[in-house]
Amino acid sequence: MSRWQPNARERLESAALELFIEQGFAATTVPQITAHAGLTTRTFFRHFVDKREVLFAADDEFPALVSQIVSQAPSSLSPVAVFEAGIDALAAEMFEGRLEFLRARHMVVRSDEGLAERELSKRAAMADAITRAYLDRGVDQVTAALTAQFTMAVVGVSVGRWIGENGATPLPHIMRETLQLLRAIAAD
Amino acid sequence: MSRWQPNARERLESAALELFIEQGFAATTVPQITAHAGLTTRTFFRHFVDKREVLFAADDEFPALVSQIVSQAPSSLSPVAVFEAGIDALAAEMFEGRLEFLRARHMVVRSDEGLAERELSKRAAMADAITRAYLDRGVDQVTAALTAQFTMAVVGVSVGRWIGENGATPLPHIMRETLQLLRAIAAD
DNA sequence: GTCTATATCGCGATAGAC
DNA sequence: GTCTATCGCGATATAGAC
Repeated sequence: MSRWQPNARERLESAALELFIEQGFAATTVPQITAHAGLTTRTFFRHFVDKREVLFAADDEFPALVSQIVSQAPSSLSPVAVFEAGIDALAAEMFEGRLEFLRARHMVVRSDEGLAERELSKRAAMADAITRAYLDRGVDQVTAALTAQFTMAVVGVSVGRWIGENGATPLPHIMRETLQLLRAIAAD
Repeated sequence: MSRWQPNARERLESAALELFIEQGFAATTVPQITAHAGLTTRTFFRHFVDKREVLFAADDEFPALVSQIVSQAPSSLSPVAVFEAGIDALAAEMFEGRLEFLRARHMVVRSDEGLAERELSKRAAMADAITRAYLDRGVDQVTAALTAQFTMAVVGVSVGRWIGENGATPLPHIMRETLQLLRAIAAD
């Protein structure tokens, strides 16, 4: 028998989400979360930098993932074509199968400014990872940054639509449609 | 003689910036800031929601400003043409004449994750304002959101370049150049 | 794991402007 | 008088130090 229950991190994550939904983010204290998970306050802060982070820790591998998707694309592809080619992988590895969780989290995040900030920060981290991946492909700094912003605009708006319509349309389809729309807007 | 020195808010803002530069953001306490401004801790929090906000309060009118610029454009213009037409006004009203301050703030913001988050949040607020302004023009929700993201990508990258090269090239020129580059990327 | 600093906010009082 | 800006005290939770 081990001294501690396993999956401390996961138990903290789900206890936190439950309490945030029930009571709101601000009204939920870290001691409350740890009590539900049978752990101490100190343990919480060993796993998560701060109270907000418990909602986003699940996405920690994503920057590395997108950067891998970009670097695996044939070097003949233009920057946006790289994104287009990666749409299915992106949707599969980051979003599909997580709709319930993403919906629940989205509701909580919308209710608290601090959480909204943290979500933006996570998106910015993804944009940075994408920028670096394009730099590694030999793309210049400005193009890399713009392509990353362009990509995140399409992804962000698409995922928002996907969650909003509760997964009715396959995410890759929404992404391709959104990409075409943004291309048309840019050309106009 | 009045009981209070005037410009409490401004004094707090400059005291804060000075101390953040000297000692770093995290190492500077609110009581230190208020001591330099001859005020109390409680007064600081009546002017600013939190310690980070003191660096960004100067930008509070910008969302209303961009939304006004968008709504004043001839209704015949396409979404991106609206932005193009507003470039000079945008640069003049939001950035020109503030290079020193923006450089100083940028250095402080880069040194602290929490401040970086807040800056992202301010940009998102501008994107929201732009989105609403396009909705008011009768543009559909998705196009409005995408155009706002597109615009903020151009503005963000442009201002970064402008600050990086210390204002060597006029900001409107950088913005037009960046806009053309993003258009080319989108079309490729 | 314990201890503690400090950010943050609620409340009541006060001083001067209009 | 009423309104607004400020003060001072106190309480709590996050977050970091030891």
